[in-house]
Amino acid sequence: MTSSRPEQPRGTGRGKRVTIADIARRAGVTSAAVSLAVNGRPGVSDATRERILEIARELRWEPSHAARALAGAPVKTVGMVLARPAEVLGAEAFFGAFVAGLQEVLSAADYSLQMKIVESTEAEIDTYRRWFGQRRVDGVVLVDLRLQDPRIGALEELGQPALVVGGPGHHGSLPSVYVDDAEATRLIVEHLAELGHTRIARVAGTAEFLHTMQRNTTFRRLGEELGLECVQQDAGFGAAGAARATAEVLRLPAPPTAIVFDSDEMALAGAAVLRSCEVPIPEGVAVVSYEDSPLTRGHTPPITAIRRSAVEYGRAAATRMLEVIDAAAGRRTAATGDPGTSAEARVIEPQLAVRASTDPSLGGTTGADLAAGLDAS
Amino acid sequence: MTSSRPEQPRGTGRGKRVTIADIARRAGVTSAAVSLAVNGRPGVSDATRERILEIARELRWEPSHAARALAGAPVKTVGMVLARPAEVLGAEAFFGAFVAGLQEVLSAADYSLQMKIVESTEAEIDTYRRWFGQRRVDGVVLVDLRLQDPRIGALEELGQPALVVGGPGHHGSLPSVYVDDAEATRLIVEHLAELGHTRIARVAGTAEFLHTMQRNTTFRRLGEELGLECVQQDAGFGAAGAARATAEVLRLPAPPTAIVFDSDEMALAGAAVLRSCEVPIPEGVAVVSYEDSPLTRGHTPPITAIRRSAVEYGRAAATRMLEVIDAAAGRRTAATGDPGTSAEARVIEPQLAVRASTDPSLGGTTGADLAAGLDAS
DNA sequence: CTGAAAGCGCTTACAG
DNA sequence: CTGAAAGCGCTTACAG
Repeated sequence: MTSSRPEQPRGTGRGKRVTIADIARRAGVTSAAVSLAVNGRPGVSDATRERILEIARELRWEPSHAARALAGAPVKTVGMVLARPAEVLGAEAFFGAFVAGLQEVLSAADYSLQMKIVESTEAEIDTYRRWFGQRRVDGVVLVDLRLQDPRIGALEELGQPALVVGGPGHHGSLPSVYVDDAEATRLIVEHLAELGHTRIARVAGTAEFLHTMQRNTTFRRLGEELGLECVQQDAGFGAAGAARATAEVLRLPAPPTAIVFDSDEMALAGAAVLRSCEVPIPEGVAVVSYEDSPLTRGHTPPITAIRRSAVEYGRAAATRMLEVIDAAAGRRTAATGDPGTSAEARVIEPQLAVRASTDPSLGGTTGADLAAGLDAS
Repeated sequence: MTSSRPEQPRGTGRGKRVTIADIARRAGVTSAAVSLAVNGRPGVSDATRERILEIARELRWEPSHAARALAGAPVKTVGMVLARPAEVLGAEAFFGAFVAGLQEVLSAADYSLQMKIVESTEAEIDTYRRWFGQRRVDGVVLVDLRLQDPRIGALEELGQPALVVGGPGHHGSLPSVYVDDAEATRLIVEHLAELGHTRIARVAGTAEFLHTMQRNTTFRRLGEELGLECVQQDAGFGAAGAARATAEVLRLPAPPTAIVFDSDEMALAGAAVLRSCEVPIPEGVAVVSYEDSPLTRGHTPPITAIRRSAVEYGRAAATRMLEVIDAAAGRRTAATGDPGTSAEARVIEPQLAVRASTDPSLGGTTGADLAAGLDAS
């Protein structure tokens, strides 16, 4: 072996990376042919395509993500910005489950999820701008939809493919997926009415979120329709507000016989207040939560809750997001119509899990029941 | 205005992107000078640097991530592969909180987290290989450490900067952060011993995880040291096994007066069994969980638990991961020692949150207490 | 169907 | 301190 120093092309020195050039050399073709072959595009004969793929496999070639992106290919990444403190996110069962569902579908399609935690809505919009400028994501998932949400306009202006989680309405020209909160409210109120309740209170979360508004409206309307006494008590965010609001409605001249809470966390805080006031659940006051979780299932008694499986919600969002991205990509190449990017909203139908906190006949739980409930989550 | 068609350099057509070439033209310098200026590197005078930065700002230039990566710069991304089903991840309070903590620190450093859910350990290792080949991540965070973990060797061989979450030991030459489970076990057992318990059972989770082993060993050792009757019951994964195991220890000739569970989910299932057997907590049997969460805090009675704040754990892991990445980058450029990548392990000290499930004097909780507890999570 | 080339936007030696 | 050039690894028209 002669030391062929001057002949040897010197790379950066690490020299391990296999590139399409290596494959091309071995196959006796040009790197363009390799590109066509590995991307399943026409332009090479089946025989050479086979040979090229074989060599690529042999050499354990991996496409350079950066190079592909630089050449204009999709970056296979979905972005999600969260404008909430880590502690708040961490305390929410919803977040982890939603992310897990997103991840599952995105991972299977070889997409990755890029998340970022920011301090404010301005910082969130700024992140969208930068991501767009850097071409860092193919699409973004927008969560925590509000009324008059400034993020919608910003994304529209940018022309960034995006999916809104929330609705209906208020998502501008962007597509959306959302849980039908009107239907959820109907399920709850009708369930309570069937059990004979006529005075129902709703302890409501932050009014700035769209779904809260939705619930407020439907709750009021259904009360009128069914001839029930429906009162609403605003509690703002979190457990402390819910505890206060619960105490408040208990002091009403004619206290409710059922209370509906906007989240599992709130329902638990409310239930604790009932316990401390020695009001039995459900005999004294029935309790319902808009959010199901291990918290509601594990409570004593287990709490009747809207089941919308956050994991499933995440899967639905990811699936729709990928459609939107595909449609946007298709529109760029083929100049066809764009069915996927339209402002179509997709609805997820909620269900009501009836438990002992409203139905006395479902009395005692055994450990086995509980275990089964948790496993089935 | 004359239509200068032939003069106009035709790009891909979208033509919106601002590049360093645009800045260079405006500043009357070469693009190399712009690169040096925006990266704060020597090679340009302060005056021209200022001018360049000014123009970059004016033009709202954003560096192309792909181009930087292709040219060898860090991709500013940390990867994490999860070999568990989405449903399982979603049901765990730990996951969401840990991710939120990771995100917070990574986001602040302008890093992003890339996650992927896979089916098996082999698929996980394969993902590491591909990410490494694609140069898609600067480092990876390895979770769910096992004994004889094949992932450790794979990452070492790859030379991929990585951080192991778990320990002590069994992380090969890779750095690690972990919660001191021996200390946690000591806290629990001593707390119970002080309350006068002499027969303590431990309902243990999956034995393949390292931390389970760690707890097993320490539990046994402490029992001997303190002269306690310590029995261990293996329950495998999840709530169903824990319920079975709890029933099992209750049938012992001399049943324990305290049971320690490996997770919040397991503790809840165990508590439900106790309830169904009409064993009061803590008077009949005291209950402790190795994992704190809204589940343990919200239980009736609230459950004494090891507090290790999953959010904080995530933050610690992210901080260490960034150190490791910096050290690896430094080692490549400056040929100094590499203090950051060493197999150093960093310990997180656990605390015990004592609640009514062990201490009868902490009896009734009010809604306000609960609210405060949840907020402080 | 195949080859040679330009281009994506940056970084990094290497001369002046 | 500055300029001109090569290179990162791929994709995409555009000729043959």
